[in-house]
Amino acid sequence: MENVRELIQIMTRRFGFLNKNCCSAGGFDISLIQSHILYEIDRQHQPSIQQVAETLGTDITTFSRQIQSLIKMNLVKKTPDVTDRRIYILSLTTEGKFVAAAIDEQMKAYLNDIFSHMNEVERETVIRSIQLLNEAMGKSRLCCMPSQG
Amino acid sequence: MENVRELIQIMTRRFGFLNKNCCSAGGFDISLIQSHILYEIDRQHQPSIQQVAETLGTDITTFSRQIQSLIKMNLVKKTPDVTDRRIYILSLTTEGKFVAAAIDEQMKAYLNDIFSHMNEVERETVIRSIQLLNEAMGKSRLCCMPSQG
DNA sequence: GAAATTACTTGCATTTTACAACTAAATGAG
DNA sequence: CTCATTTAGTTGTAAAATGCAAGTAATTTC
Repeated sequence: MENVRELIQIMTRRFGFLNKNCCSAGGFDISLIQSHILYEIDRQHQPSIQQVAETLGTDITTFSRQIQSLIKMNLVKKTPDVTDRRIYILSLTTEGKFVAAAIDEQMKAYLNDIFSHMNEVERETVIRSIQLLNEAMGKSRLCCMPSQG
Repeated sequence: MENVRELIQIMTRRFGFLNKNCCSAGGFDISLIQSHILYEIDRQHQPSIQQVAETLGTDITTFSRQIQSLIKMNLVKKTPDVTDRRIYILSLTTEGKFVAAAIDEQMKAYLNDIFSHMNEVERETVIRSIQLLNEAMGKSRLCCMPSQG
């Protein structure tokens, strides 16, 4: 419990590098933030602009412009919500799905490579531990939320 | 092994938020990157500008300017190396040490809060797992290095 | 049906970023 | 020794990212 911060700092930094490397996957030149946006649009069910911005902890005005450039790149689509016309539903275009899939594949290859340096028991322990950590962070009132906790 | 990417994505994002919240600690208005720089200068033994830049995966020209602003804020000191006068050794000023300590305290409080939602066995398992993960990432040739792998 | 709220967009002005080109010091080859 | 090369670090842009303030338009509330 002494050097936990150091362990976590190093781990998150390395995963950061991992994400960074992934981004030019699929022949597209995608920034780190853009890959996160594609990932979240894909993961969430028909999210609004607001929802994704909050998930990523990005200021809504910044995020609005980020979406604009992804639309220009023809990776993301904005559809007005039927029941509330203030809201825009985000989705991936065919091209966007392709890029997201390419990044996902690349990430999975990296993760497989990392986990190949462990035995089966370790692997399961590590994955279970990450789940535990996520649950614990979810329970914490002090931290781990976008902007203040 | 199915949703590992998702687990890790969520975990790192949350730790990202955690770091972000920490930064205004000590009455100073410190950016996320600046707090990482302070942390690394503190952790490494008399690092050069080059060394810290590489650790953080930041372009050297960008990093040079980041150091300049930290020096202006009187948090960091630049000392010419005695044996090689091209090199500048970085260190924290008294104020810088104070800020770094304040952030560290805050981070530890957050981490304690997170781990308070686990029992002793889980806690040890999780910490051991992060160590395993770090070792595995260190061994991987494919990923987790600054700029390309 | 007017006031307040919500979702999103634009206008700046600031900050961040990185490539190219620079200085200065150290190393290395002949 | 000396001239070419490499290394550490700094600027000059110029482009991109950021966020506050202020705006529009749709919805909710009272």
